[in-house]
Amino acid sequence: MIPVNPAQLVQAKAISFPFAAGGKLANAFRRHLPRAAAQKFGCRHLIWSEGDKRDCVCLIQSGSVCFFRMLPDGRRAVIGFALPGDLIGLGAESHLFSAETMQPVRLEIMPVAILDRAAQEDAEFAYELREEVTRSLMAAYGHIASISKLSAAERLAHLLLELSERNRMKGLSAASIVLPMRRIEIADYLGLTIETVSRTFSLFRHEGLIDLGDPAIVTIKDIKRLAILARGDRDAEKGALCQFAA
Amino acid sequence: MIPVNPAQLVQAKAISFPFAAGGKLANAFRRHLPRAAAQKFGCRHLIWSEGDKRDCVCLIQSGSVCFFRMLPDGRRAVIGFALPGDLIGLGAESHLFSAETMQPVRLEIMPVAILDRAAQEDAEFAYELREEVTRSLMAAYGHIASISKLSAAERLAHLLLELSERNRMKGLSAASIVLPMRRIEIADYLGLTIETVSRTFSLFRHEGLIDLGDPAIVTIKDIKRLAILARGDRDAEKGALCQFAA
DNA sequence: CGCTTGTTTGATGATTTTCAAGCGCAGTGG
DNA sequence: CCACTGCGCTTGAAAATCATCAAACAAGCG
Repeated sequence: MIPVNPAQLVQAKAISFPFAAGGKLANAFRRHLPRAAAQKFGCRHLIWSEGDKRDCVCLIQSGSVCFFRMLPDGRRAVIGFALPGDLIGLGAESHLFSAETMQPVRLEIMPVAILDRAAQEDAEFAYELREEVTRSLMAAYGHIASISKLSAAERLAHLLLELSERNRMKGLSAASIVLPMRRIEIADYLGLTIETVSRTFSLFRHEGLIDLGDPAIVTIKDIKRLAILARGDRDAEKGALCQFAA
Repeated sequence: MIPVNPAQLVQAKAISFPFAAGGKLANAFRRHLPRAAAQKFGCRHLIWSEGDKRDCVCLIQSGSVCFFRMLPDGRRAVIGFALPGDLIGLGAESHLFSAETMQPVRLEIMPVAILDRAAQEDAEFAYELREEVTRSLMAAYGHIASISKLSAAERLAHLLLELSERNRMKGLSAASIVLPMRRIEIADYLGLTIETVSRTFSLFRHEGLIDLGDPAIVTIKDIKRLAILARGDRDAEKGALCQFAA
């Protein structure tokens, strides 16, 4: 068993969650793995399944990944997404969810053991990992809060702003979002159906909150009202959407 | 060991006790803290708030605790519960959610630093901690899967079975459950309203799934049909509730 | 082209929320 | 002792939201 100190205790449980692992961690990752093994996967390829032994950690170079669990009758709950720059595969001894590519994906792969050793030797790296866990957990609990209490419009606004914020952190345009996922993944992530997701996109468009040329390309036009929705602040929402005012 | 086969993982949608650990860990806790500082809180007392610095870990001796986050307009998302025997306060540098007592509570308190040192010195203890965090994460993901995809009846059935299972693990009656939380906490946990929760309890009673004398005391009468509901298996549910059959 | 896949839109229906009222119980004070 | 009050729970009726069923559209591809 891997030697454990308290700091690592938390790290070792890091979980790859959506919108996690920004630049700094990826940089630290690269420091420790100058020549990482690379691997490519096609679109809609199952990288690992729920319950599989977790043996490597991957940095996404390009493409994006969807995490999910299945319900007995075939329904699916999407737990999160990982985009380029994200480190995935942190977590428990075995994977707690399945991971599937949403596009062709290029990964850099590092065995778990090497990562653990790196964390032991490099305090800063260890700290980044630790911070990452916190962020992931916040995301998880935020997600619970979100889907349990927000309306369809609020949930979608929430997601769009998350993606926008992510773009901003990476130095990309905060207003123009390329959605790597299909409507079905958004629906399964937000706990809705594809029809409701589609209708809500249309509503946002008609209300002037977003532009939507290609279904996968969203341009945010009124981030303020979107933010009011995403906050789940019903009081402030009164005037934000005509649908609600009328 | 962590349950690792996919079937188990789906069913291990344990109640979301954010970093609230059960028996073995509690025992290890006691090993390292023979004379713990004790503290009492009244009912509906805020033990800590989201964002507070996390400086101690607590073992619940009696009473129970509710974890939650607030939305801007006052709505609340309950993330989980902790019952007697649970260890609470593990996690990140600062608390990711608030904790409030649901009854008068007696706690044993240990500073985080001591716990960290204990984990360093005692590999088994460290392992228990690790396993526990994994369990919490599984629970969180299960909870996400649950509230995003299940109906009101399915969610409530799920919760009742979790509580029943918890009773069983502690050697108590699996059929008779004393609910430590009010309807409002159940509602905020399941992402429903108190009225819907109440109606669903009544439905279960009329269907003969449970008995309900005192609103806080549930007697499970037909665990099979309850389990079918909790699984979220719409195919198998067809005959399980008259409401659905009619 | 014809096929498949993904998205959008419409009509309808089911579930859940909202608003409203009533019940039971415990605590309080006349 | 008994109204009175507050709180939590239940129930009902109406309204809103979302899901389901169904059809049409657009894009990509053999």
